[in-house]
Amino acid sequence: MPDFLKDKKRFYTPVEYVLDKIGGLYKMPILWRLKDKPWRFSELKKSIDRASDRMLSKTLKELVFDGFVAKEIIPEVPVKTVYSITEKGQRSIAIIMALRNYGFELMKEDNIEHND
Amino acid sequence: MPDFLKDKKRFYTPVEYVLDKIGGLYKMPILWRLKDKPWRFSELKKSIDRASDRMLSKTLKELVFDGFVAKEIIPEVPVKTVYSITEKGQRSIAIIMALRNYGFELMKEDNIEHND
DNA sequence: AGGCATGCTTACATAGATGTTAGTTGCTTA
DNA sequence: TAAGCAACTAACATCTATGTAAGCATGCCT
Repeated sequence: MPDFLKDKKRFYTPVEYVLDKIGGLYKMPILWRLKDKPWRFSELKKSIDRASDRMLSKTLKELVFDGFVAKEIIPEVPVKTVYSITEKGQRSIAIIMALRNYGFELMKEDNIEHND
Repeated sequence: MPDFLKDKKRFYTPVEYVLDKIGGLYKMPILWRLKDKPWRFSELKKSIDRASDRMLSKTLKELVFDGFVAKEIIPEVPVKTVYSITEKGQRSIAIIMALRNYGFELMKEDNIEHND
């Protein structure tokens, strides 16, 4: 597997490419929430409250740019925005679920408590 | 999903936990190579030559510490070391393969050339 | 004695991801 | 008039992963 370029970034493996698109601290948590229904910015913020406004906004912008999420602005007062998952985004859910399940498996081996 | 601690690190999701264990630039490339047969340090270095000695050594040490890889020292002259995958490591291969396949899928959608 | 090979380790440097704090716009409500 | 909400955005700070360059231990070979 040789390397390749995309948007001026160099990648060496397909896994690197995936994690460029849906890696980082917040992308998968966001996609996971959007898989069932659209969410507003402030709802996401409340649910993933460890993320700052800045990071949430930046992350959503990247997900929209890469086609995993769609953004709709509702001109009510005050203005609301609604984020929903796209078909491309839906196709990422399987791998997120697999990572999540494998994570629980590892946590169990390591005797980590969790409430789900 | 509340947060949890392990080895003084804080995690918020099972996916974060997985990527702490097998994420980063070299862990999956190493596990992928070890899945079929043991490799020596210098062989891994030659194959993943974008990794510096320092990173390769550091990464292998973490994989051994976390139980994904076993290290054997062969007292020949000069000393050789052989790294092999453990049963725990083998169980990580399925998710690596899934990530890899999804990566190829995304690359195809984005018209990225690759020779495999 | 000096050099070479293997498998490292140490010290220092850099870049990118994320955090913190504050500000903005347009309208509403007290 | 002041304050508040929603959804950001900008400036600056920090932290962590990774990179670079050099050194080190052992024992052989010339």
